[in-house]
Amino acid sequence: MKQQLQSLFAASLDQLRRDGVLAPEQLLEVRFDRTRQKQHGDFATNIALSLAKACGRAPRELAQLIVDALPAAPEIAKVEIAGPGFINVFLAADSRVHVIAAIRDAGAGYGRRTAAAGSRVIIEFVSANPTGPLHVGHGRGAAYGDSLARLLAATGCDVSTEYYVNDAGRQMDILAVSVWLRYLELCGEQVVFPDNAYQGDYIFDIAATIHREGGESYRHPAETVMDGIDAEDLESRLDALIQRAHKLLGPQRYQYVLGVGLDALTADIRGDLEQFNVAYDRWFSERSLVTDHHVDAAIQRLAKSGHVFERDGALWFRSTAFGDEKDRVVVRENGAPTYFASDIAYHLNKLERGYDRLIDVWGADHHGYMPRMKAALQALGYEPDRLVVLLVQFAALYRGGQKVSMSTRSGEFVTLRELRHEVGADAARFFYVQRKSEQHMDFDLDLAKSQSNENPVYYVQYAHARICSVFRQAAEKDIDTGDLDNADLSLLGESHEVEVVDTLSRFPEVVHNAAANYGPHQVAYYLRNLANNFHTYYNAHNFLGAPPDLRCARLALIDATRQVLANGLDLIGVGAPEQM
RNA sequence: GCGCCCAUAGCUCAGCUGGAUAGAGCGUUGGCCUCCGGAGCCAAAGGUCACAGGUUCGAAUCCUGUUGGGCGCGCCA
Repeated sequence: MKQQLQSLFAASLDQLRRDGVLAPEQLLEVRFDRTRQKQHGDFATNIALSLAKACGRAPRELAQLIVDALPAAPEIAKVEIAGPGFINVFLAADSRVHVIAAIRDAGAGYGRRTAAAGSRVIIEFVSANPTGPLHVGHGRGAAYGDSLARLLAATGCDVSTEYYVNDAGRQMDILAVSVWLRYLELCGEQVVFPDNAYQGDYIFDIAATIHREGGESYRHPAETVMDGIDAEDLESRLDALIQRAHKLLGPQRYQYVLGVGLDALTADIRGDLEQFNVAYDRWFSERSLVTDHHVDAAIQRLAKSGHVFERDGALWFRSTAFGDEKDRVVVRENGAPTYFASDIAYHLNKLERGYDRLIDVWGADHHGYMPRMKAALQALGYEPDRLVVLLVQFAALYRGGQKVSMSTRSGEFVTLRELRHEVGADAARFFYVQRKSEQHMDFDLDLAKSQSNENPVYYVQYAHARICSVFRQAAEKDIDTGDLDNADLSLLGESHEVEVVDTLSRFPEVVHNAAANYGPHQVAYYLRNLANNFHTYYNAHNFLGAPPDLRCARLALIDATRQVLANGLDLIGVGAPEQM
């Protein structure tokens, strides 16, 4: 509808240019906004206000000229000039209700666009280290990233989703040592478990798996294991233990212990996310970048760009040349590439796979990392804007009015799984996605639990179930629902009906805006609004009890409403139940 | 110290990239048909959009400064 109005007004402006009212070079696009108030019609444009000065006329006078030059159009009932020079457009009733048929015709496709000229997008999100279960902080990134992927796909992008598995680096060694020490305890050895190793209960489970499957073949006496592990510094002691584990177990057994831990945790995370209605196209291993020499290749390519230098025995990337606040190490003094180096290789890999846009969803605490990543892409000859980093603010967790501090190492955190079991995946996803991502969020667990029945998601789902119920009632009571496809929609003139119809017609714009702003929360708000329109309508009018023609029209309307509720809920990964 | 994010009703948050009288939910108060599901509906009360300037026909929205809060500034990931 907006586009139809735009072309009508463009024609009017063309006419004014021919009449010499407007200068030919003024090619302003006519933008239409939905009005906030009924008396202002359905759409409004400020075109006269923005053009007035340039052509030396009063805004209202110019508005009148534009209106006069407007071609006749059946879909417009009335055009008014208001306020300082707004042009308000009132739609004809017939063109308004037409959307009902369009929705029922398009079905699940309503609101979706197929023609985005094949823009290829890859979205990477969550990517938490596989060193423990996901906690509620990760849940926000999961809900956000997945909804975003659905939204972009709905606007016609060719979207892939990926989880970057950080299965290389020191935290993997800490995991291996943590598992091994717990295993030794199971064997009856008296070892000292360091405070800075992974404390969580899940480490015991993994150790038990190894003990069950491998017996005591990974056992070494506690004295041998702990001998000489007495450094003052906790981190140094942990490093010494890692070295000891390598030495005593040998490369194969060490890799086995590490692998069992990694596999168990990756599987746990994957299953957890699946239950959260989040599925990835690909799980990308960081370690594979090292073993396939992609990291070396990336560093070499970076070196060729002339922005790599040596200092203090390490290899550095001169990221300051691209606006970063300091230069960054890519290969350590000991010859091991840094996390940053493999991340460069990963992003390079994504670009080489042909993606036009790389979207990374990061926790807000990583924002300082963005300049160096963009710098690396720039040094490699890519437009830095092709990387879009979306930051998700922390969800501060409250329990009993007290802020809960969380860390994976200490094992003190509320898991995503616990949250899901408490309030359900649908409620949790809706709760997360309601807030825009860059907004700080207070997640009150007690409130989330106690309000689980008052969660807005049920309000929306209830509207959907209620509509389904109306049709069930019709079938049970053997009421003739007529031919919905040929309903006389012009019978829908009640204010509540107009309200619902208008909201339905807005849906494609909402999807478009939400995708363009990377803001799935806009869909959540829209759904609440649509549900409210429907509940109000439901309370004010009877559907099944109406005369046959009107009944048929009303059923067509609520059927279209049901469709849009389902489409919208799907965009944020929430189910649309037929009964609750 | 430097950098990024944030500040809107008592609480939790929207506000369509600058529009007309700033909106929801929760909470509070008062109502709703023997009828399609009351997980619902209607109404009332509640605001100096943190503060001070600036930009223009017009600012919660853009710019500058101030205050207050969150986060970051490793050869960790």
